[in-house]
Amino acid sequence: MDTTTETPWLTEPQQHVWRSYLGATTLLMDRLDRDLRTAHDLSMPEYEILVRLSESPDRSIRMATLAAQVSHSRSRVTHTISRLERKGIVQRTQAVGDGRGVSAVLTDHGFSVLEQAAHTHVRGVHAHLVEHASAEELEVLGRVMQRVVDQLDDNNSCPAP
Amino acid sequence: MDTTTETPWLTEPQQHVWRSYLGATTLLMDRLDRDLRTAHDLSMPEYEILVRLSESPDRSIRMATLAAQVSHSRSRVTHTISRLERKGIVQRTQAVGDGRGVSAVLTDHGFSVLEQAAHTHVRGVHAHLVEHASAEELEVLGRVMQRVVDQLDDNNSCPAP
DNA sequence: GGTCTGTGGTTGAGTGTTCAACAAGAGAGA
DNA sequence: TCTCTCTTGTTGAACACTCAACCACAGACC
Repeated sequence: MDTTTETPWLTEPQQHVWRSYLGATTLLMDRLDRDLRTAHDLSMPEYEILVRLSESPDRSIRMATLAAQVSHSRSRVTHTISRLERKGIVQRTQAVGDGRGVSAVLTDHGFSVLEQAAHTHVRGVHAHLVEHASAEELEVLGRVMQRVVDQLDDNNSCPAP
Repeated sequence: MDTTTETPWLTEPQQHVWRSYLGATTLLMDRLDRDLRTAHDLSMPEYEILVRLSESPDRSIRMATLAAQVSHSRSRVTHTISRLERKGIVQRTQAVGDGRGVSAVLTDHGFSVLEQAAHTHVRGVHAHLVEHASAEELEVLGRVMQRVVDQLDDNNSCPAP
């Protein structure tokens, strides 16, 4: 990181925004995770993976693609999928046309677990976030967050020379 | 959770907002954490704790208060403070007037570590979030997030009977 | 064909977090 | 004072994540 340029200290209002964001995110993620765990024995990251799988053709995605979609390391996805496989929620299959490739597939049981869990999750998102913002406010939130994603994703795909 | 009422499924735009928020948060936290670690051997949660301590009278806060401020479990704070103590960044002291009480105090060394780390952290927040939102957008973000915090905090302090 | 480099996926050790159980003091009420 | 309950803080085991090392295959180049 460049240490010659001046550090752009946050103004008081900016600081306040940042703290609210941090606090809200901590509480919100913790709450959603806890609800999923107690009701369906599923963590948030696990749930996210199941959603991606369920939306994909054949309910199946290559490991690396899955990792990119949920912004986790390949290693982390390997561990998570192993856990889910032990529970009978996903299965591993050899990917066609690439000897290295492994795909995760959502099982029928996994799909029905997801169907149940979706209720819990969506209710949580609604009650703890959506409920508290107008349509316009949500639109702003989405716009800003999307910019953050874009710029951080680019950053990762184009490392320094 | 009530299973009799209908689940309020998210509209397509709401879903999009939620995914952006989730993705942005994952990438942003990961990035800030990584930068702090590599440059100062400090994690985000550790940094947050140091900030709170530095702002407090005597640079000292009771364990339980600290836990509430950063929305972590008491157990987690115990472990985190133990780690920071081993590095000479904080010290434990007996709280006055309460035999159970323990306070964490920021050492001089800890303060100077924090001073360094603050540059890294604030630059990150600026470059990856603040930079990408107008003043109005930030204001909206702060407002919404504050509502989320308030409602989830209340919830925690008033558990079901 | 043979080598070289990059990608895909896994592994195991080290680290951080959660969870349940616990000890000890505080505070209320008889 | 005695007891009952709540709060405070810690502990250790179980669990999740990170990181670096690794093998196997793909694709390009000769």
